[in-house]
Amino acid sequence: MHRARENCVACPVLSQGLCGALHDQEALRLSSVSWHRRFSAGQIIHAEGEKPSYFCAVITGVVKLMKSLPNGDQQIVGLLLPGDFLGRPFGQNSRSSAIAATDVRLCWFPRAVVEGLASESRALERWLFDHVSDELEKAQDWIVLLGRMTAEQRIATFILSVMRSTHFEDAAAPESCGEIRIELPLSRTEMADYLGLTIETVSRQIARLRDRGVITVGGASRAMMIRQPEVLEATLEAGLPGERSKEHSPNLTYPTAACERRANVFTLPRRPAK
Amino acid sequence: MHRARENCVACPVLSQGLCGALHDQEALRLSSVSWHRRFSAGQIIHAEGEKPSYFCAVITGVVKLMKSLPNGDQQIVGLLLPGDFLGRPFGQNSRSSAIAATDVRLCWFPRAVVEGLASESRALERWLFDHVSDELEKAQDWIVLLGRMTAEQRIATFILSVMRSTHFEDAAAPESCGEIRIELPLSRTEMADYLGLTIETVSRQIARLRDRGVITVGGASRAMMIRQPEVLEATLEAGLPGERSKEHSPNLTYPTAACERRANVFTLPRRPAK
DNA sequence: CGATCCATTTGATCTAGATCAAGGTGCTCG
DNA sequence: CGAGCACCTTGATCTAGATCAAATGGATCG
Repeated sequence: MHRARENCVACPVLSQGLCGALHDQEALRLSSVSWHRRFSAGQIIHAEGEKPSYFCAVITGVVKLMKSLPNGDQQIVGLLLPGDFLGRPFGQNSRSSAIAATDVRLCWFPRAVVEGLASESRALERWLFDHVSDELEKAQDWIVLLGRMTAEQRIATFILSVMRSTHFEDAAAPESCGEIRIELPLSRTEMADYLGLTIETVSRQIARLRDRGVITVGGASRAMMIRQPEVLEATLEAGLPGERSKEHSPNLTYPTAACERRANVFTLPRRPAK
Repeated sequence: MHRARENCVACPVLSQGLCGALHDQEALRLSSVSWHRRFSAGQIIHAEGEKPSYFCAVITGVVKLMKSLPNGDQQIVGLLLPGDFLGRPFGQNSRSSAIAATDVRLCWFPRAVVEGLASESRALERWLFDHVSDELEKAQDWIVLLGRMTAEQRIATFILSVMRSTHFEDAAAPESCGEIRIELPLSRTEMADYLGLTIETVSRQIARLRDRGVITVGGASRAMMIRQPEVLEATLEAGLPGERSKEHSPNLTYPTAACERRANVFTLPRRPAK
């Protein structure tokens, strides 16, 4: 654990995000009170129901936000990637716990300083607002996934999201690139908790994709080669080769969601708040 | 359709919410450019993919936000109640369509004015931030519902939410009040689209509650008497009388979500932003 | 190198909820 | 007041995914 100041210069993540929204002097003020902390996979960053006295931003790794039910089931309600922000400014107790999904480096800020800065800096407040709005849209996409998608589509969505978040240059021209190697940031259990499935179903769906030659699973079960991303895409449209695709309800016509296909969990690095 | 100004004095909803966050002169400025509009149930307020040139606040009635999938399925990703705000300030095209679920009265503001005011008024920006943060938390609660709850629990959650939103004074002392009459704001089809179920399952679960004497369904199928709210509560814990309730995973102990039980869709009228 | 401890895979079976298919019920309108 | 219609209920059946129960494979460790 050490002062962040000297790291800030070399921190490409936050200059694009939170810190990029600040004027130089504000950024300096923030960096002078921030720390870097590491958590290893599985460690609890903070628990449900507590009001944290700090905020933090993810520098590397993935943090999962989860909620537990009375019966012991768990549901991951969000993933935080580098550049994302953890904690609700001006909020009360946190309604979910934050746990390191992989090894994680965080930039740690005292609550009071962030809230203070947010009240002074128009740009920071605006950045926070846009950030929460984005999170809300992602959550709504996830609601669609959980409410209406088959296990196969959920897995395809997840794999595509991971792919896009790590290889977005390739994702732009999906067909051009041959095979794409990805590393899943979640265990099978965590994928199940995220996708609203059981671990067995997750495993079987992945096996099915493997058997069809859509992906290759490396020895380490979290590594994966994507051989036919277009098949994954197609799954989202229809549910795999030769499926019914009912006529849209005729009475109400909305511009159909082409946007549904966009990456919705893992997003590209945030642009500076301009 | 008429100027809102003269209505503002008598508008209890917004003085608690959006408008309550403004100074008198700001509120005046906003009211001078706002209009009231009515939509009847089923009307499209705005469509997916469009960038609306206005924002609006719900005065009476319920608005549903929905997304359509390529196969024609639909999912309601949020409900807006009186006091809630529709539209994403500073955002791009809307990712979901907004449709009147019941007859609705809205207070309509030009986009530019709200964004302008938000950039000037600390309090308004803060109100908007808190509002989105609340929406995000509700969306996360919904993710848990869709990812991990049985049909029975989803229905119970929904009924309880409606009950709490309309009879929150009773909800405080749940046992004291005998029967509570509620009117569901959604049709069976809409409930299905909201709860991630089919219309038949919704109907059957309601029938089951009726047969058990937990509720009474009035002639108009949207009216309902709640006779044993505590049974609905119990359903959320365990899934009805004498059920397994697995031991929590022993290695990690989080403060278990007592908060899960709180109303999460329909919330109490928002307090003024202080 | 074998024993232990995981996470993952695979197999066999069960079931909640979807799907398919009729009926009701209440409303509007000619 | 009866036909048409939109919405809801009920019944019969089917199936995706859950549940239960073993393997299998990889790492770590003495």
